[in-house]
Amino acid sequence: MPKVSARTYSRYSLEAISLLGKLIRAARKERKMTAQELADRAGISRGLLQRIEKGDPKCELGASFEVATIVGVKLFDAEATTLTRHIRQTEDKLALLPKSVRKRVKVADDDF
Amino acid sequence: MPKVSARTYSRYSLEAISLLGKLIRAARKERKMTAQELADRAGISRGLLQRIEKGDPKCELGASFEVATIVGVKLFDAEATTLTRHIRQTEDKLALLPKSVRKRVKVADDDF
DNA sequence: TTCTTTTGGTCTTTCTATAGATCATATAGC
DNA sequence: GCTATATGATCTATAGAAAGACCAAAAGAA
Repeated sequence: MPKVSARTYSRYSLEAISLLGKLIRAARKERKMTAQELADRAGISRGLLQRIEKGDPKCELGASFEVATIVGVKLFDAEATTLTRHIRQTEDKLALLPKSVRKRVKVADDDF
Repeated sequence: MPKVSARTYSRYSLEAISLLGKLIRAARKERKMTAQELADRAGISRGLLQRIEKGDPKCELGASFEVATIVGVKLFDAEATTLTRHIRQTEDKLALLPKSVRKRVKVADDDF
């Protein structure tokens, strides 16, 4: 028997993935690239590109982002420089947060 | 012999993925959630969450986005409503583009 | 119209990401 | 300090993603 894994996704996630796919498809056509061309440049199969453009959640994160990058779809609406700076800021922020999260705090005002 | 598959990723893609992971981690700690809690809520294993936060490109797109959504990391810096509207706009744009891209255009000013 | 090519499916095989368990270390709270 | 737990890491089995070939239909160009 196959097993009933079935992973679920929130509406927001699915829409974000769908949007990413549509943006990629639109960008690809604006640049007059065929699906095969884009797939080749990204180092993936045409079939996978189809799934990415269709908004299939079960794709490699790396493959999707790579394709997006090639056709110029900006993730986080950020340029490369902005991205690097953003990473720094997040790292600084992370350094200030506790290394591990403790839940067993008897506490008074945490979770009521 | 193992085969040399080795998929490659651009610097920008890897940084975007890395940033996504760091944002998730920061958001998770700000909300005082343990890795196990977040993994459970997302319906994934703790190990996968670790890879997502670490910025591993070989993760499911859906899993990453789902986790991001749960901790409140906005994809495309967009709210749900904005996202839906954005999808509409992209669909309209797509409708105007040719259904298939033709490369064999003898042409004069296309690719000089 | 006809011809060519892109695209959307399907199917099979190969490969790998994931779940789940385990263990060691680090860390927060006491 | 000590204790409990969160985290990081590794390993195995397996469900499933990806490649690649194939075919049929659609769409653009002549």
